[in-house]
Order: sequence, then structure tokens, then C-alpha cells
Amino acid sequence: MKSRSKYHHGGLRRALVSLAVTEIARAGVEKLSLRSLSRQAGVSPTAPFRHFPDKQSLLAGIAIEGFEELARQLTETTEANPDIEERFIELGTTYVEFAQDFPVHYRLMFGAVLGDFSTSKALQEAAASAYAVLDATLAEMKNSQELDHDVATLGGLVYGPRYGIFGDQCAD
Amino acid sequence: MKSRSKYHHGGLRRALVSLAVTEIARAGVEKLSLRSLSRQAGVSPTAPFRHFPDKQSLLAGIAIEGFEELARQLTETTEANPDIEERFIELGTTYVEFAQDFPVHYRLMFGAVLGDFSTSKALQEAAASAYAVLDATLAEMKNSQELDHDVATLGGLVYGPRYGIFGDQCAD
DNA sequence: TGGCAATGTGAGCAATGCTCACATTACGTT
DNA sequence: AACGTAATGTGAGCATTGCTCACATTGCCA
Repeated sequence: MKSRSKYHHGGLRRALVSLAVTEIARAGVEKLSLRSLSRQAGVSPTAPFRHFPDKQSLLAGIAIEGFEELARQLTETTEANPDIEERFIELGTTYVEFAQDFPVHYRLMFGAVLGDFSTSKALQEAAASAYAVLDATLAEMKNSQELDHDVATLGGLVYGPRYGIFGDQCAD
Repeated sequence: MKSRSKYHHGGLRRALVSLAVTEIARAGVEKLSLRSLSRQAGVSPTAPFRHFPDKQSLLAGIAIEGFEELARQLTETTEANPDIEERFIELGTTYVEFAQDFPVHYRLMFGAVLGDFSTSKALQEAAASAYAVLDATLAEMKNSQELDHDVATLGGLVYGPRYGIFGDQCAD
């Protein structure tokens, strides 16, 4: 039974993320306003704070969603390509396609707009599990090609230092 | 003769850019506040608007300064390396060193935090003249190595599409 | 059925970006 | 040297924002 005047939105968190993405695509991150999102969702200005402690966390949430989607797609191409060499290339293609298909997510993930990943453990984990998919193939290549360096070094060469090129965003 | 109570700041524009850079380095772009900068510069809250039409333009100003500095450094290594092959490598090194030395500028220039370069002609020009330095060497390589593709294509391969990988930031 | 946690509300506060009318200064022209 | 105009800085003020707090409503489980 749904009461006609629904006091509870039902899926506000998801709605906020979705609305935020379209809003950012339309006007840019700097124009994003929680109050505007609230209005669009038909909800009070303070409702978003039940789902995100602050505005930054909403943005982090989008990035997390992006890393999850990217991990999903990378896993898919991994499974679809038994041959390591082909798989390696296809993983690169998948990455670029992801950037084209989810530009807003991509910018938040790799665009240096989120200052410091260390502010969100969930974000770090989401990013890590996406990189893990790549590392798996890298490890396999290391064996089959008898490469000298460890996976971390190889990863640095292939996709650069994780989480951007700056110290404050580097893992470890 | 300088009156003791200086009504005019003298170099407010430069001061604002400089203060903004340190403020961004300390707290991130999203925490940057024009009013805070005014306070630090010892000036009224509306003074910045005499030098920048809005906050975005201040950020664009930082990026412009960055492109100018980068162009300067690239030119320097160009002149210091007669051999084309060595020069090509050294240009890459210079780029990376620039990123390390001017992280705040670098983020604004290549970090997808400034939404659309087309909003500022000055920004486009500053970026273009930095890329021009690279294109010069690319053109020289094209001849000496008898490469088939034109410089624009070669540039795309070497440093990716200009102004980020997204349509709304691409030149032309 | 009762009670608790989750979720949403409304008032309200300090801060911000920006506009406008006005003040002060610098500086080239005469 | 005097003038006048453009450049630069001021102060009041407006709408909006992020966020807090006390309170209301609901879903759900014992």
C-alpha cells in the first residue's frame, strides 16, 4: 500500500546520485547544489543529509559507483578474452570506452576534482577493486612473459601511479 | 610617494592568484573562497571582482599562468636539445617535472576541474601556445623520420586529444 | 501491538558569490 | 600645474548555499 502523499521517498539515495550526474553533465561540478537536487527530487533541503554526511560525500558516491561499473566491465572483458595479449589490449579499450560512456563518473574518478581519496575508505576500496582486475591480468603476463619487475611496478608503467600522479592521492 | 593608508593595493591581481594557489594546495579547490582571499589580501570582499568577472575566471587565470610557465619551460628544453630524439624525450621529462613542481596549476590545466575551455578565449590561447611548442618538435620529427600522418594526428598519439579526452573540451 | 531505527521536515545560522552605487586614486592631456 | 577620465577599492545588501538541530512520520521487527 503506497500512501498517496509519500512522506518517504523510497529511493532517495539513488535518485540523488542520478540527478547529480545529469546536473553535473549539464552545468559542471562547481554549479552542483544539494538544495537544487532536493527540489528536483521533491524533497526537503535537508533530506540529502540522511544519506550523505556532506556534499563531498555525494561526489565520492558517484565516483564509487563509477569504480564499481568500471570493475564490472573490466571483469567482463577479462572473462571474454582467454588470450592474454588480446585481453591486455581489450582491457585498454574497455577503459577508454568507459571514459566515453560515463564522462561525469570518469572525471570524478580520475579528474583530480575529488581532492584526496583518503577521506573516504569506501572510495579507496572501490578504486582498489577496479585496479585489482587489471593487476590480475598483469600478474598473469608477468609469468607468461617472464618479466622481472613486480606487479606494482608494471602497473605504474601501464596506467600510471594509482589515484593520480600526486603524492596526496597515492596509495601506500 | 606612498600614502600610509594605501587605498589601492598595487598588485591585487597577482596577489589573488598567488593566494588562491596556496589556498587550493592547502584545502582543495572546492574550499576556495573569494571572500577569504580578500581578507588575506587585506582588501574588501568585492575588490576581486575588479580583476576577475567571477570565481571561475580566477581559476582560469591560474591555469593560464600554468600554461605560460609550461610553455616557457618547454621552450627552454627545446633550445637546450639540438638532437631531435633526445629533445623529444626531454620534453616529456619537462612535462612531468612541471606537473610535480606546479601540482595546483597542473590540476587546473589538465585535471578536468575547469569544465569547458571554450568559456575563456585567453585560456584557449594560453593552452594552444604551450601545445605549439610541442607541435614544432613533432613537425620536425615528421620530416626527419618521414612519418605519414600530419602533426595533429601525431600529437593525438603522443599527448592525447588536446584539452582532455572529452568532446566539450576538444579544440575544433 | 509496541517500540525503535530509518527517513523526511522546517526553522534557522553563518558564509558565500555577486550587484550596485559610491569613494578614492592614478595618470595622460592640455 | 590643473583637469578629467579610467582604473581600482569600498560598503551595503540580496539570494543562495551547506549544514545543524529539534521534531515529525514511517517502516519494520520482536
